[in-house]
Parts: sequence; C-alpha cells; structure tokens
Amino acid sequence: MESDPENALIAGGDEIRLLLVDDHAVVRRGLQMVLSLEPDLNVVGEAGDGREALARVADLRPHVVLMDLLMPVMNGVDATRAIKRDHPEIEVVALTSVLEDRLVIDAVEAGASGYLLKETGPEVLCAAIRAAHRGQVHLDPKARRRLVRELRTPEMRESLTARETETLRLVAKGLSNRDIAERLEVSEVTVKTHVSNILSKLAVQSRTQAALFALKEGLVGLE
Amino acid sequence: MESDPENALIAGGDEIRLLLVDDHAVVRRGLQMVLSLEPDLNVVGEAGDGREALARVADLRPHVVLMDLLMPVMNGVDATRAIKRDHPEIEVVALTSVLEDRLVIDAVEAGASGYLLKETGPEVLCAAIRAAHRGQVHLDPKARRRLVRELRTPEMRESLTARETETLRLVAKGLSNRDIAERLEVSEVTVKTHVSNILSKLAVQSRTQAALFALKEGLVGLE
DNA sequence: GGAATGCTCCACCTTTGGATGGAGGATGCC
DNA sequence: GGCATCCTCCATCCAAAGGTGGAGCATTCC
Repeated sequence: MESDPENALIAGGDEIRLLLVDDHAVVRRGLQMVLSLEPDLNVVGEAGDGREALARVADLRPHVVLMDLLMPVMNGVDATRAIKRDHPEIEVVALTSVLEDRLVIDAVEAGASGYLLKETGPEVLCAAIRAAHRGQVHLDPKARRRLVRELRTPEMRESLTARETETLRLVAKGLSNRDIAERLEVSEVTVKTHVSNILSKLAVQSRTQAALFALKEGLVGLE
Repeated sequence: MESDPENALIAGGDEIRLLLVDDHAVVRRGLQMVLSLEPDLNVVGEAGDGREALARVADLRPHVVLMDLLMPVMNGVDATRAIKRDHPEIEVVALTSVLEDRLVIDAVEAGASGYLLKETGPEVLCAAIRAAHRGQVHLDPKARRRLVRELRTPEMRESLTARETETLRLVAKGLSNRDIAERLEVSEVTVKTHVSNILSKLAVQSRTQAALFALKEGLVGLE
C-alpha cells in the first residue's frame, strides 16, 4: 500500500480535505469511521442538509464534498449546483442509497464528479474520492449504465418490433399481461416474452416505467 | 318454464330476432348452440365485423344484436353507435372476453343496453337478451362496478391522505416499492400498505393504472 | 375520557411480473 | 440454399406486487 507512488506523494502533506453532507448523523458517523482509516483522507467537517453544506464549504474549503442527494431543506443536487457555481475547484461526489435515473442524470448535470451507492465498499469509496480529487469522474457501474442509456438519443434505442409496440401500447393503458394476451389473442407467455424484450430494449425496470416511456414518446395518449 | 307468463306471451309469435356479431366463427357457432335451446330466441343472422353488422341490421331488422367489441375492420363500439343512430329501436348487447374500463364506458356511452363477459353462463346471457328486448339495461356485475366507479366524479373518490399522495407521486415516477421505501424512509411493508390503500381508493387494479391516474389528474408531470 | 383518523409496522398468503434459455415456424433477404 | 429476424410458445425459477387482517401509537375532535 505504501509502495503506491501516488499515495506516498499525497501523504507528504497533500492530504485530501473532505466535507460530509448527509441528513443522517449515523451515516456521517459511519463514513467518519471508514475514512479515518485512510491517512490521506481527512474529514474536516459535516453538514446535515444542503444549506448547511454551502456554509461549511465556504468556511472549510474542502477539496472534495461527499454529498447525499436526498435531504430536507436543500437537496443534494441543488447544493451540488450551488457549490460548483461558487467554487468550481471543489469536487462533489454524490452518495446515495437510491439508484434513480433522474437523480443520476441531475447529479451529473449539476456537476458531480462521482455517483456512489451507499452499499459500495470502503475501497471503492476511497478510490472514488481520490479520483475526484484528481479531477477524474468515477461513477458506480450501475449508475454509469443508467446514464449511458439515458444519453442515447431515442433513435439509438433498439427499436421495437411491430408486435412489441402493440404490446407496449396496451401496457401503457394499464392492462395486465393476461388482458393483453386476450386482446392480442396470443398466450400470456408470449406477452411476457414481449414485455420482457420491451423492458430490456427500453432499458427500464418495470412495466410502469415502460408505460411512462410510451407516454413520453407519444406512443399513446393519456386518454 | 312454460308456466312463466312472460315466456308464454312472447312464445305466441313474438319471438326475439337476434343478430350475432363476432369475428370468430367458433364463438358464433357456440352462441348459436346455446341460443337454439331457447324457443323464444331466434338467431336470424351473423356478421364477422362491424361493417358487415351494419348491412345485416338493415336487411334483417333484428330486435337485439349481440356485439363483440374487439373486431377488425370496424370495432363493436363504433358499430353500436352506428346501429343506435340509424335504428334506435334495436337493442345492442355488448359481449366481450375482456373487462376493460374504457371499453365498458365506451360501449354504454355508444348505446349498448348490456355488457356481458363471454365467460358468463347461458342463463345470464339469455336473461340479458330478454331484458334488453324489454328495454332494460343489464350489465355484468363486474362491468357495473367498473362503470359506477368511473361515473363517480373525481371529488367523490375517497381522498388520499398526505402520505398516500406522496407515495402515489413516486409510483407515478416509476419507482418500485423498495425505492419508495428508501425515499420516504419507511419500511417496504408500509409502502405496500399505502399502495394497497391507494389502489383500493382509486379503484384501479395495478400500480401502473394508479400511475396513469396520477398523470391524468396532474398529480405529477411527465418529466 | 372516548372515538376517529392517520401513520407505521407485521405475518401470511396468492397472484403477477419478469428473467432466462430454449424451440419451431414464417418470412424475407442475400 | 443459407441466414437473420420476428412471432409464437414453453418450462422453470425468483422477485415483486398486492390482499387480508391485524396491531400500536399519536393526533384531533367531541
């Protein structure tokens, strides 16, 4: 570990100053514990919401901010945006328990240099912090997949076949697989096959999300 | 049976002339079989789609039309509307295998005097035909429930509590119960309780339908 | 002090949804 | 002909969703 030239370099007085932002004291505690084991990572402060985070950032001038996204008062996305606006040199790593498409997109768009799930292990967490400090972007693999997906323009999405489109249309009307099967006069397994392919092609996780997609795309109207 | 004064009356030369409309020959066959056992019910013709039905109606002047709603060329709802426009005295009984809200509403609104599921037994079927002939409306109990529901104005729907509304909002964004639980910081069982109550209050059958409802009501936007 | 309502949680259970991997027939393209 | 794509169907399996009937606790309202 100490043979790592990079660690040796930054251990020489160039430690990383961290600010923890999370509305749960226990989470901050846990992070403290984990990070205290790393000589080069130095937690210089905490904040319980976005507004507090802004004040701390101005005071403490951390190198990297570990930012929870779902918080009262001011959410992490807005806080990230504000921090990057006022202090572009400070890196923000988003850290949340929920993997939600919009959240990933918004966070990255707001200027986050990383997106981690709270379930990720200490090694990954530390690696992401150091990467951020070097100006690199480190996304959780899951988050990256979501993001890449979203950035693909609609026409880049694998196109649905005629039958799949028909199926999606009925999904978006709220029908169950059984109903769709009767409607299309095929077996329910066939419908499940179609739905499964639809979900995979649209890169969504549930029929409800597929329905929302169909509405967004104007495939069906809202009545 | 022949002690029934009403049957005796119409058996005296006043039989009910029926037109069967369904795109499946086997279904028409089956109906033929069932109805041939009833002396007062006389099938005078068949049609395989809505357009054909219109022609047959003009020719054969049936008293009652048994109309499938899902057909190629011209669907049963449009056919019903056309029949009631040109021949208001002819009664139409909708007969379908799918119980779908919009279909029930559209059929009744188009002028159908009945709505039956194909799974209903012969007795109910015959009773519905005779009721229609007498000018009475006979809906399948399930269909009636759906209709009554729909006719309740939105303000008559049981109102959602604050927490339920919050939950519905997240359902309508495509989140799973687990995601919602994390988001609201409650257990997944609690979310399931809320969702269950939401479905029951809104009188819908799935979270996807609940999501569509929320969108219609403007509870959430489409991004 | 009740009574009612809302929020949270639980256990138990059934149904639905969804993933995976495979298969055959139909069609059309090279 | 061979190849690819699509549509259909199947079995199996696991996870998610949803129903039912409870329960404790806090609040408010009478």
